[in-house]
Amino acid sequence: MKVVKNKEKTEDKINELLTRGVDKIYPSREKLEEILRSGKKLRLYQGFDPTGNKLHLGHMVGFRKHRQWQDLGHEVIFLIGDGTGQAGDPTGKKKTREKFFTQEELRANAKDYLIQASKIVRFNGENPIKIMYNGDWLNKLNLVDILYIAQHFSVQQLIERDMFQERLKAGETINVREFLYPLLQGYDSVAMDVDLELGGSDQTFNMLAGRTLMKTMKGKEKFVMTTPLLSDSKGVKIGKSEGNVIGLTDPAGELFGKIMSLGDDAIIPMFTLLTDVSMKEIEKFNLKNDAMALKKRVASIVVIQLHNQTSAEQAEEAFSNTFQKKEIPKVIKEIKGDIGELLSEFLVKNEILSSKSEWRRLVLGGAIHDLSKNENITDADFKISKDLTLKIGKKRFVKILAN
RNA sequence: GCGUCGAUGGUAGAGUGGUCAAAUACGACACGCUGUAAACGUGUUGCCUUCGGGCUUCGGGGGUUCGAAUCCCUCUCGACGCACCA
Repeated sequence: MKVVKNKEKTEDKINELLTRGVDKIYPSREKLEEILRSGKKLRLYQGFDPTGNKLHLGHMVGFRKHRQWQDLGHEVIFLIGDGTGQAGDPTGKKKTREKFFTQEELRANAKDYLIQASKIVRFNGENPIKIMYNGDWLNKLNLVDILYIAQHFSVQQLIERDMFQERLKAGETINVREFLYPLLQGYDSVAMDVDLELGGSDQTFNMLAGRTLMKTMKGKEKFVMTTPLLSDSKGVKIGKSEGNVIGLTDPAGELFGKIMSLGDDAIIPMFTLLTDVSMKEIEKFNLKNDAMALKKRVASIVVIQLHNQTSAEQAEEAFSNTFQKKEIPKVIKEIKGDIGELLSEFLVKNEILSSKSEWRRLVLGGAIHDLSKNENITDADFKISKDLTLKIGKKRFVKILAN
């Protein structure tokens, strides 16, 4: 994407910016559009609390939105929430957090975040994104400052939040620390004096708190733009904090595979949120007939963005050969093994499997396949006698070189 | 501060002296059917095993007992109630 100078195209871009992959705009889309049409450049930001070290496909939605703003010449701030991270965002948490993060942990994670984000947004070159840390101002607030911020909110306002209501009903705790979170996030807007805040729709409440503060403390109208959350029918699969997260740093092949294994209902959202394919074209998609092809296409586009054209092609080819044509993948991890060694021990030792129990389970379930002989290994005491190519489950392959 | 209750496997959540490696659900893994989709069906889901069994787990530490996830003491953490309105 390049900054388009042509006026008409800019108009389209503005339209796209305001509609595509946008959940809601507060106070209204019209107001924001009016300002953008006037040619005014805005200062905006999105915050990320570095409470894990892996960014996933869901974050990519926000990053792409950043990129759009960036390309239109606006000032974009990538805010690392090393201050808010200490409070613990209660968003989506049915229970109070057990663990709160320290400044050190947060700073360390933040480093990884930036590396990962740089795959999508520009931190260098033309109109680069600025990086800021909210710990820089939040940690300096003194009691009076905090009281002053708090004065602009009522308990009723804060407690109205759905998730707090749910917790109240369920008799779950609401930690005051979490309760204050929206205020801190809200103060970020004031500290940076932004015109707009960008974030996932789950962040609406927190972002609106910033709107309130901005109005009272600066007399300024802050816009809020929310992006939809990416998910498939199982809901949280894509952004899940544990398990099969689709990480932005996943290797091309893995990334491709993980996207392919998502539900069909994620295809259109992925095209909308993660690609530049025009909305007109997306509307014409025939999900029923082309689900497979479309999913491959979107997987490929995503891999190109996070890696490159070549690895995307390789990933797709490998996928198609391995899983559709059932061929043995060209590139298999090769490990040397001793003749006479128990295969179970060998696999555990090389961390292909986590325990011998797992091995026994897999053998029993018929999941260990000897590709050289094209038959399952059913003997748990199988010993290595010669070179061996194994398929474990659906996706794990190992080649053992006996010597 | 006082009082009451609670802390169980990846998660939720049973269990309240032996029949508990711990119900059930979800998740995960595997197999079948498929499009590495969904739905559905089946199996597995602490570790080791000569497949007899053994070993380590129920917040930490200590104790009672032939025997503890279960009882007692203590520590840590948490929830709730009371303490204000006289």
